[in-house]
Amino acid sequence: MRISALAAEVGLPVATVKFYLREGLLHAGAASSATQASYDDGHVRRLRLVRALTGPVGLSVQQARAVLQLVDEPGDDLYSTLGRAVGALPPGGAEPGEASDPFPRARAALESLGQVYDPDFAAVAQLERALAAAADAGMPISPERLAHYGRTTAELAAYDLERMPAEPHAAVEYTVLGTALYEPVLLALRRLAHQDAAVRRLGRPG
Amino acid sequence: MRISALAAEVGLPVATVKFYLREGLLHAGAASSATQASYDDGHVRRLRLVRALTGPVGLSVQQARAVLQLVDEPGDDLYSTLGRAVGALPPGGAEPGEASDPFPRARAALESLGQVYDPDFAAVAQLERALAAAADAGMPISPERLAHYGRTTAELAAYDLERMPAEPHAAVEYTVLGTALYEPVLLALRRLAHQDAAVRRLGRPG
DNA sequence: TAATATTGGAGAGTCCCACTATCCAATCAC
DNA sequence: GTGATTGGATAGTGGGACTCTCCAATATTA
Repeated sequence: MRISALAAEVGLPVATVKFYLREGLLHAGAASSATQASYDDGHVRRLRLVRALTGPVGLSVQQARAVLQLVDEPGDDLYSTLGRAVGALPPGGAEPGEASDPFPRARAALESLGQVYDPDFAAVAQLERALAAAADAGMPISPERLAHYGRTTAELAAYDLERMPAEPHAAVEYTVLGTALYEPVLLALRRLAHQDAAVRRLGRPG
Repeated sequence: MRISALAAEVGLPVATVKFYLREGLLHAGAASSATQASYDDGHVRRLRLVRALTGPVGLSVQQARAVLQLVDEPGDDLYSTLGRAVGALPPGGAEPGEASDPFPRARAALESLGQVYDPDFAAVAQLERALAAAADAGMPISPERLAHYGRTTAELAAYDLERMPAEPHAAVEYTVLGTALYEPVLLALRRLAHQDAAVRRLGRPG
């Protein structure tokens, strides 16, 4: 399959495929001569994945590259690879400062939920930022609501973990792509559940 | 309070505050002369809200303006105002095409969950895109997983709805800001719950 | 009152990002 | 052999979010 066929298959301009090649999001095809390379189904799947990550998931090209690299070559320490991979996804929190307690809100929240508090994990910074943003905007999250959210998300996580593959490479792919691709589904479902509940409570319009 | 004090209070350059004024994200101060206006706590709060929306929540200036306008002046039809307001938030799905069944995956999903299917609601398009993206990327969501996510998000929505204020203006603010500000919290909590579950299953590193 | 600083307002400029277009010499395909 | 296509590199484009520069009209300060 030549580049024009590959581009047509995925529905992208050839120039864009070349761009992804240059940016390292797509591995080069098998070169058969100085001006010819052949691409296969792997390239098609990869391109679809790239489009999913840069489109609906909303990653920048840089972020997508970071995620894909970790999926392509996970380190030998599964725990830290998972942490880094998920940390490469947006929204991405700030770096931990020099303060003795860099993430006070997140720490308090996690302790009250009885969960691990590992300040190196990027999602802790995300949580801190999100909690601070809500409070700054005048809608702080009550401890009660936080507890409810924590219980519910723990249930979601337990479900996902039970289905995680045992083999490390597959586990990283499952975790990263599951996080990136399923989060939008969860958010859409929550919004629709709000609508459903609102209809039941407020009655149908018109 | 003059503009420089306002900017200092929120920690922004004066130029940026002027930019938000121009873009309609911040209402003008009370003009006391041709070159003087005074700003109050309302402006401080508003600016913090704008920063929360354009920062952690990730809205563009356009999106933030749309959201804030709906919060500022909700229509008389609460149901449609809520729908439009939440629809103004990202990721924002595509327009419904001319097809007889524009959102096949989303419709099937909602029907299997026993929820309302209203193709005018923007989150339906979001769900369609998210489901399509997952499938395109080679990780389609199984009906079983969808059912689980649906049950869990319904529980979240029920909790939120119970706490929605009765007065329309407050209800719109609660719903829109709750959606925009609490979604990042939920995502961070889910990622942390994954980590917590992973530690329990894989054991601590090192 | 005179000198200095600040303000509101508007326009232009900057920087980054995700593409997109143009070239070119080396093949291919007919 | 001749026109089309390719890989590869370089440059250009359009959008978004600021950021800078001016300016005349005040405020503030000396």
